[in-house]
Amino acid sequence: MKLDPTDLKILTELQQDARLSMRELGRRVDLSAPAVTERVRRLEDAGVILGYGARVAPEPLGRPITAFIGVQDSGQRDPQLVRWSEKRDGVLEVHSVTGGNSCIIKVAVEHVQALDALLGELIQMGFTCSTSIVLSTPLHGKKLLPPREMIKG
Amino acid sequence: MKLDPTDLKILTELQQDARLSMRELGRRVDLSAPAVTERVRRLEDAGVILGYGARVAPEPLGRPITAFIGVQDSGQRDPQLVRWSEKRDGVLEVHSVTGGNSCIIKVAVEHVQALDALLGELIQMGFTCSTSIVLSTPLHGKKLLPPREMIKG
DNA sequence: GCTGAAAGAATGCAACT
DNA sequence: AGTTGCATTCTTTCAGC
Repeated sequence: MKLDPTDLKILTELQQDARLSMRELGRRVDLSAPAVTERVRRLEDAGVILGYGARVAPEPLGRPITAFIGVQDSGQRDPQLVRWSEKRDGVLEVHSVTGGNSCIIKVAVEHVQALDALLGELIQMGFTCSTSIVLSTPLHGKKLLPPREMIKG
Repeated sequence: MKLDPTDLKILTELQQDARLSMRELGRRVDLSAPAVTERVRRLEDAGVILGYGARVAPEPLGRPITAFIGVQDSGQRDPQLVRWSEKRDGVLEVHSVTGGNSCIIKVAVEHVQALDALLGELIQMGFTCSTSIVLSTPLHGKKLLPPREMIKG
């Protein structure tokens, strides 16, 4: 997949506001509605655009505490961890990683007791956990764009 | 803000597909288009829905490597780190956290050299870094919903 | 919360640059 | 790879209930 500067504008605009009409999007990137519609369709088909989602704030939903949990797994218990994560309310992401941890888990919970409960379950499953509570997020959701060498060719 | 089961359905559907028409969304949650439009507007005004964004895959964009960098800051260099993160291509998120690290940074880069370059700059700024390269993400983008005790009252 | 009509937008398809 | 113009259908919006 080769991306030209117009594609980048499209990606930037749609990451900022996924509900733009094709007409308005075309206006912003200097293309007619049919042309921009076709480009968006191609970006979707190429797997560059995976979908569109509402950005939801955890705090007003009653989940004021966000944390990253570093999980160490001495055995091969990843599958168990994943099944647990899918079911457990408040677990948002699981990343299998290199380094000191096997996995990094992101959670959003209603209070520290809920976090404690999750950690308790992890420990009981035999995982070693290190918890990092998020105090603030000075940078979030920066637009994802290709490195320069990917553009236009 | 009090949320009833219909609001939860709306949040679930819009997190899944932010480009649903209000008509189709209304169909899915058993409400007329004007009614669902009004509810969505209230969720936006209440800050529950922050916006709508395209989900973009980093790999086809030429950024196949995702990593979390744990940053330790002996001094009070957070502002410097944030300014750096805003400018540096590939840095997606910065979270200030409790625990062993001052910050957790999420990056998506084109190759290990680019990751190495970012780490080099961080170290040169006086930060101590631990890097976790993401091998896979077995769980991502689980829908964010309120804990049970937040519903309906 | 609903309906219903008017205005606007999306889609598909021409013919053309 | 793009444009305009047009027809059809869907969506939004606003009134009135």
